[in-house]
Amino acid sequence: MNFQNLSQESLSQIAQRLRDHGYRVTPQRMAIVEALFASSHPTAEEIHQQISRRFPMVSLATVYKTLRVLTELGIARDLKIGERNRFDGNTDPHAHLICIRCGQITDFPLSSQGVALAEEVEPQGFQMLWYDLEIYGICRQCQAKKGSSPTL
Amino acid sequence: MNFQNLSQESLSQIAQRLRDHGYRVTPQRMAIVEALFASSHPTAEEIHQQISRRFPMVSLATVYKTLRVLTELGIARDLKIGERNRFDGNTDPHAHLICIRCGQITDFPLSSQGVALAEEVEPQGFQMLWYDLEIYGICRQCQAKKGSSPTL
DNA sequence: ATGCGTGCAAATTATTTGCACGCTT
DNA sequence: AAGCGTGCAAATAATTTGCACGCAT
Repeated sequence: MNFQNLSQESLSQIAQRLRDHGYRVTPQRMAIVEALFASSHPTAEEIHQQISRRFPMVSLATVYKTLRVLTELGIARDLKIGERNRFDGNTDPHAHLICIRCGQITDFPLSSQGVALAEEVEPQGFQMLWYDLEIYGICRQCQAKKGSSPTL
Repeated sequence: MNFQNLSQESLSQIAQRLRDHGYRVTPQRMAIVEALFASSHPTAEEIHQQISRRFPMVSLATVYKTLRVLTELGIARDLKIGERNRFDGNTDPHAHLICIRCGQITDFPLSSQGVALAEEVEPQGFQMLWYDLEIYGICRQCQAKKGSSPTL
């Protein structure tokens, strides 16, 4: 939805964030950051393929290593959807609408509910830090089509 | 919380459910079902170990195959928490409180919110079928201890 | 100049699958 | 009797790791 929002500005902010934490800013890393924001919830493999066009030398291992760094810094989130891990450049609190027919994953904003959740869980003595909400179902497009079969 | 609730009755109900769907009821399968309900969100490996005491011959492959059958029949749910898959015998709508210090996973009931979620998502044209809600944070016990380090 | 980040290939690990035999139906 | 379910071992696949060299600092 808002992947194009990643301006030159935020790219350099991320570069600065890497430097601030003692990480070096390399062309590979920035290419991976760009690819992360350029597609919706990509797998490591998908990021690798997308980068390969312009940077054919980048290895899949580097993609994995960089995604781990980005996740540690809170720039990316690590999602467990379907069989393979996916990565999310959107760190605002939100849910994922996952279509079990076509596999499409859509962000769905949820800021106020996040507060509500924290309040409900507090009485248990549990201190909420973050949450993952995956909503499985059938998207509008797939409801229209008739004879499609599940992919997830 | 409510693992002991699994009475002889519900075990035979599950056996019947297997038969009704054309699956055979074998000692291995029932041992796996019992193990699933006897522990909280076990991995396939954990189920296998627990069973091995009484049924040393049961293989890990059989555990995986059976868990797949149970999941298909809606008797178990397949959770993606941490690095390995876990299985949940509680199919009522609920969230998981996951402590990032000690790794403990606790069920948290959420029936009314489930309806609320479905209603919020409908306007998008999305038909919700089910959801997974994982709440990460620090449990009461770990808040008390001071110098513990994250495991997740 | 220093040493972190990279590519490569090998290692690790969870899960799946093929096959022949025995047990549930 | 028929064929599904099982154990075993091999196959698959995602992710991680070790190592030597070059590049960002």
